[in-house]
Parts: sequence; C-alpha cells; structure tokens
Amino acid sequence: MAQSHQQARWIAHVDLDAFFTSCEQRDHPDYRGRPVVVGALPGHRGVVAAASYEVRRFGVHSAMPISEAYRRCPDAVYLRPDMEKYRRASRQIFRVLETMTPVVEAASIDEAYLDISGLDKLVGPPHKIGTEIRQRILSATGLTASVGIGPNRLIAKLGSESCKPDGLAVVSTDQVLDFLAPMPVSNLRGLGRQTQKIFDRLGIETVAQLRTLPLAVLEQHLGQRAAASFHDQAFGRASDTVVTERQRKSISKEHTFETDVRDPAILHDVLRELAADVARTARREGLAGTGVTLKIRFEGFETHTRRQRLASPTDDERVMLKTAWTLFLHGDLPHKPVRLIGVGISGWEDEAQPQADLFDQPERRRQDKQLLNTIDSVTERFGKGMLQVGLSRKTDK
DNA sequence: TCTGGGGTCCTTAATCTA
DNA sequence: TCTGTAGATTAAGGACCC
Repeated sequence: MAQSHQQARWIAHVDLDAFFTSCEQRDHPDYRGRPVVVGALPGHRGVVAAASYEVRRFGVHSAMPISEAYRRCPDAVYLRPDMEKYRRASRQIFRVLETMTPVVEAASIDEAYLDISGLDKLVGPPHKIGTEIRQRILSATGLTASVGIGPNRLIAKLGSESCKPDGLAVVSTDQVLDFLAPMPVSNLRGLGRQTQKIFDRLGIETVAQLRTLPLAVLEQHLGQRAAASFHDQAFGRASDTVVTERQRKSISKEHTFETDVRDPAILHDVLRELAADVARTARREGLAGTGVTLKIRFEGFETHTRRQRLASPTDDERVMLKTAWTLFLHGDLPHKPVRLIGVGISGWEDEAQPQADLFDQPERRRQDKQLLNTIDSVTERFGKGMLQVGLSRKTDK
C-alpha cells in the first residue's frame, strides 16, 4: 500500500482483536463461533467489558449495560473477566513485540505502540514488518492482532482501527490527508459524548468538514486545548514519540454494591478491603503516596471525590483507611444511600520512604477503638439501629 | 437503558504566594 | 506595610479511554 517507505519515522500500533473474549474462545473450543460476552453476569449490576465479533452483530458492544446486552442476545455465553489469564497473554504478547524492537510502549493490556523506524534494513518495508508482528503474535499466543502503521501515533492507531479484525494497514505521510478525510470526526482521539454534541450542533460530521472550520471558531466552542488537538488531528499532525517507561500516577480500587447501602459498618468494611488492596499494590510496586482520595457515588449516580494530603507518604492500608473514612464522615457529603465506594493513592515523592512502625500493636488497638467510636458518631448521619454488625467486626484482614 | 473498574488528562474555581 | 494582581498550585469534577 505505501509507496514511500523512506520517511523519517514509522510508528506501529498493535491492537489485539476482542482481546478478553478471544482469550476465552481460544481456551474453550466450544465457545468458538458463538457470541461471547465478558463482563458482569446478567441479573447483576455492571457493563460489558468485551464483546466477541459474533455478539457485536446483535449490537452488543463494550461499556453497554449488561441488562441491555442480555435483552439483545440472551443466548450469548456470559463470563466474568479472568484478569490473571489476560495478563498472562499480555505478557506473552509484549515479549513477542520486544523481539522486534526495544522501543515498545504499553498503551493498555492489549495495545502497544512500536517505533519501527530503521527496522526496514533488518526486516523489510513497513507492510513486511506488520505482517511479521502479526504472525509472531499468532504463533506465540494463538491470538489475532490488527496492526496500523503510519508516520505518527494517531495515524497508526486509526490504521489499526480501520483494518480490524485481523488486518494490517500502512499509511504513508503522503496518504495521510486522503486517509483521514472521509472519516467521521468521532474516530478522532478525545471525542466523547459531550464533544460529539458540539460537533453535531456545528454540523461537522467528517474530518474533511472539520478542516474547513477556522481554529478560532473551534476554540470558541471547545476551549483552546481541545480545539488545537482536533485541529492538529484533522491534518494528521500528532506525536511520533514512543515512551518505553511510563510511571503510573495513581493506584485506586472501587466497589459498586449490588444494591445501594446505608449501613456505615458495611461501607467501612468494604473500604478497609479496598484500602488493603491499594496498599498491597503500592508496596508491590515500591510506591508510597501523600494524597488519599475517597470516591463515592450515591443513588442516582451522583459522584463525589474528596482528597486529603498527608504529611508524609504512605503505603499503609491503615493510614489510607483512616484518612478515607475521615473524608467520608467529615467531607461535607450528602446523606444518601451509597452505590459505589472507592479509595486511591497518588502523589509519589522521589525516593519516598514509607512510614515505618507507625502502628505498633498497642497503637493499633488504640486506633481500632477510636475507629469504632467514630463509627458510633455516624449513627447521627444515618439514623439509629444501623450499627448492630459494626461493633463485632474483626480488626485484621 | 441505566450505566464496572482502573486509569489519565483537562477545566475551573479557590487559595496561596511573589 | 498595605494592596492589588498575576501566576502557580491544589482540589474537585468531568470527559475520555480501554
């Protein structure tokens, strides 16, 4: 497809096809050729995490409420995600990619950017490199991937999207404008429901139409930053830098209840498990943060966050729990049934030292006692008769 | 229709600081 | 020293992505 492979940079975007459901179909031959949904189970709260190509024909797609998916395709196989399995497959895939070039950036569990500039001398022209990547992934994992190759990340990404599933697209610099022109603007990065409404009002459907709009007009409607981003994208201008090491900026865990919860003891128990989870991840990754965030969603999907800065960085679940619980009690939040609760940590400092031995055993007991007293005070928020379970909780996890 | 979980980045408003 | 202001920082919410 590409004639001129002499351009300065070639970026490849590798994207596995319907990754979660493909892993399941690979491991369960009886699921092959059948509609498969990975996500929440029908009858529970949740959404579709991944939809196989067979179930997409029924209009089922990721992020769709599971109740809606079930209405559209009751005969599909519904599975809970097996993240450990997907992570294993992902590690295999990245090992394969690193046999091609060391310049590999993980964009998600099933997506990567590769800087393949200069690889033509070793492997051949871009389409040869793309074919090689796809073959190596297939033989190592039994999974198919789509690969887009272009002069920058945007074109590579749109290329892989355009040839899914199981395809290869190469777009050279001189083909970029024609490649983009007929695309709906909704293909561009950073365009969600809200921005789509604005483009609808402006009567902008395709990238070619977007190009005719002066930047100043775009700025009026979208703000400077977003306007510049869409303007650049319309002309195919984007970053061509592949970053191999990316430091994560936060760790968080959250939980949505099957039915909304008023009982503070239940909320506190769940928060403790989430904090323990966050702390485990932080310790495993050697991170300690000074910002604890509580996330809470009430009935009606009303969502709030509250953040507290700590004097020193922590990776200790007890500090996280205590801080998050204090935010819950004193964060000026509505007194409504809770749909979701979550906790996160962020704000790493260079060479942050976790607090050591802050909670020796007597101190721990004092803290727990204090916590139970605090829970008592919650009765005022939620009314009496809600704390029967609260006071007999065990204090260790 | 009824909306998960784990992230990142941007905008806005309030607050701090020079 | 006081005051007004501009820029930096922070917190919260929102949009978006996979």
